[in-house]
Formats: sequence, C-alpha cells, structure tokens
Amino acid sequence: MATELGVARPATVPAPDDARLGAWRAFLRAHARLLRRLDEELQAEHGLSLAEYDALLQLAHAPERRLRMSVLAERVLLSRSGITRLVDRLEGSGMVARSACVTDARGAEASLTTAGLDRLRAASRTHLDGVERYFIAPVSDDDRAAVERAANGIIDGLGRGAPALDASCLPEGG
Amino acid sequence: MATELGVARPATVPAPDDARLGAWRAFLRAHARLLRRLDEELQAEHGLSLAEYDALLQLAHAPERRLRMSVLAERVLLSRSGITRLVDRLEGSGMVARSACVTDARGAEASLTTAGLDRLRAASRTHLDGVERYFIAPVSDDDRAAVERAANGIIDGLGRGAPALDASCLPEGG
DNA sequence: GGCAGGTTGTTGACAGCGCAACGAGTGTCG
DNA sequence: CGACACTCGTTGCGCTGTCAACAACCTGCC
Repeated sequence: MATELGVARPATVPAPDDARLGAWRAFLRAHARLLRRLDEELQAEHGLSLAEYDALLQLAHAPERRLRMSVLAERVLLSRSGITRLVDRLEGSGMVARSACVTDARGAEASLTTAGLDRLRAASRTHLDGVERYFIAPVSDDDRAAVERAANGIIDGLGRGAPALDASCLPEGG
Repeated sequence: MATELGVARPATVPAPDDARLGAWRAFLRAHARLLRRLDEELQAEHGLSLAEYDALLQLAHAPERRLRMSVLAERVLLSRSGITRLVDRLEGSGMVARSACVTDARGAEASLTTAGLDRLRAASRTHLDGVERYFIAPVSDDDRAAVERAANGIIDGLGRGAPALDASCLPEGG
C-alpha cells in the first residue's frame, strides 16, 4: 500500500504546503490554463477545438489519411461515442468523409478531405506557435526532457496498476 | 509574429517525431489518463468528482472554512456559473452551506459543513494515495522538481502574454 | 443625492463527453 | 451450418461545463 510514505499525514486535511503536492498542483494548473489558452486561440483564429484539431492531425498522419473510428478514438483520447460525434461535426463541415471499411462491414473509417487538410495546415501554424510560445519557450531543454520522462513514467505506472474493479476496498465507507 | 522561432516548419503538417513535441504529447497523455484514473477512484470509493473534492479542499483551507463564490471559482479553475452549479450540488448533499456575505449584499459565500469536512477527510486518503501512487512514485525527485519548475514557468508565461484581445502586442515577440 | 458603469451570483440555452443499450457483423467451435 | 460470445459504430440519456443575459448591488464622479 501507498500509505507509509514518510509523509506525516495529519488527522486533518492535507496541508497545501506539502512540497511534493506543490508539483502536483502546479502540474494541474499549468495544464488547465495552457489547454484553455491553446483552445481559445485555435477557436478564435480557425474555428476549431483542440479535439477537432487533434483528430484532423491524427488522420493526416495515418496511411492514406484514413483511420478506423475506434483507432481514432483511442488516439484522440475519446470514447467511441465521443468520436462518432466529433466525426459527425467534422463531416458536417466537410473536413472529413465517412466511408465503409472494405474488410469489415461493421467498421467505418474517417478520411481527411483536402479541405480538411488545408484547414489543418492553416490551424497547425497557430497551434504550433502556441505550443512553442507557451510550452516550449518557458521551459529549459533539461526540464522539458524531465517532463517527458516523468510523463512517460506516469503513463507506464497507470498501465500497470489496474483500476479499482476489486470491490473489497469499498465497504469501509460506513 | 511568432513564426521565426528557429523551428524549421515544413509546408506540410507537423511531423509526429519532433523531439520537443514528444514532451508535449506525453504531457497531454499523462494528464488525461491520470485525471481519469484519480476521478474514477474518487468516484467509486467516495462518490465525489475531482472538482467537488477540490472545492471541498479549498473551503477546508480557507479561514473560517468559507469562501466567496468568485474566489472559490478561481481556485477550482471553474467559471462563475460552473461554481454556482457545483455548490448547488454540494449543498444538496449537505456538504456545504450557502450564506449571504455581510460586507457585500451581492455576494454569496459557501461554507464547509462538518459533514463536508468528514467526507473530505475520508476522500483525501483515497486521493492522496492515488497521487502518491500514480504521480509521485513513478517520478524521480529530480524530475518532479523539474516538472514543478516547468509548470510554474508555463503558468508564468501564460500570465504575461495576454490572449489575443490585442493583436498589437504580439509583434514584439520576435 | 443621483446617475453611469462595473461587479456578483444566478439562470436559460446549449455544447461536449461518457455510459448503457442497441442492431449489425465477425469469428470460433461444435 | 448453427449457436454463441464478442466487437464495431451509433444513439438516447444524463451530467457537467461554458456563454450570454439578467437583476441586484457597489463604486466613483458630478
């Protein structure tokens, strides 16, 4: 268990000044503000949300510029229903097209249209400028490398420990 | 414009293998998966969302365990209408109480009830364990320090450059 | 005092996402 | 072949959040 960690945990609520929680809170704040800013800029200049941009980007990098819905969902960090609706919107604006999958009649594929690619190219300038300005510039090379290491470590650690499907830890609520 | 930054930017779409974008994408993935996991655990074991937990925590740390709505909104990274609804829910479950502000008749305050404090105490065990397990344990002390530095640098940088309300303040970036 | 202009919290309308359920299709094993 | 369990994408529903509009209130200036 992760309870004996050397942190004195008072009977009260976690102190806001725990040094290690500082990193945690900074991480949360940075992410929230950064994403909001990038989304704002993308929306203002190109009428795209970050999720939409990301979907277009994933399609652009895929072979033949087409991807199965479920694969796209996974890459954009969305549920399957979420990707259905996202593709609905993109299709509505003519940026992607739906087509049936030849090898699997259940499957649908989303493919990037040339209009979508143009839109993506334009938007990527804005987005990359934003990432450069707000994420890369204010961080030293060493720190950025550390961030990447840390992020990958976190992702790794999450993969290992399964979520709480085990109900044996619940009943203690009383 | 921020176009001359030393990044060679091809006429096509950003390559997925840019070393610095690697950190960016890892950052996004780590955050998404981590938050989802922590939210799941908190929800499963205590029926609280992360936002609700955060609100309770902010109240617990405030003097007199009460906070103006707008201040609370700011700390929980929510809009004013968002905080109104969040407090609605928490009030409905008896974890916070609303009261009028004595010095400002427009204002409302949210205060933590003892039930809310109990709930927070219980939940904080789960939450802190999660943060420990998924955020702190898989990251070295040095890297965590770097993450904190990076995050603060990002927040700082965001504060400086105003969003695109004024286009005239951008050109001096070069 | 009295009024213009900003702030505060709430509400209505709406968007986006996840979950559960569904129809359609696949693959496997007897 | 037929039965079964599974996967795929879509849809209905609910939750949660934002934005715009609003009434109530505060502040500063005349």
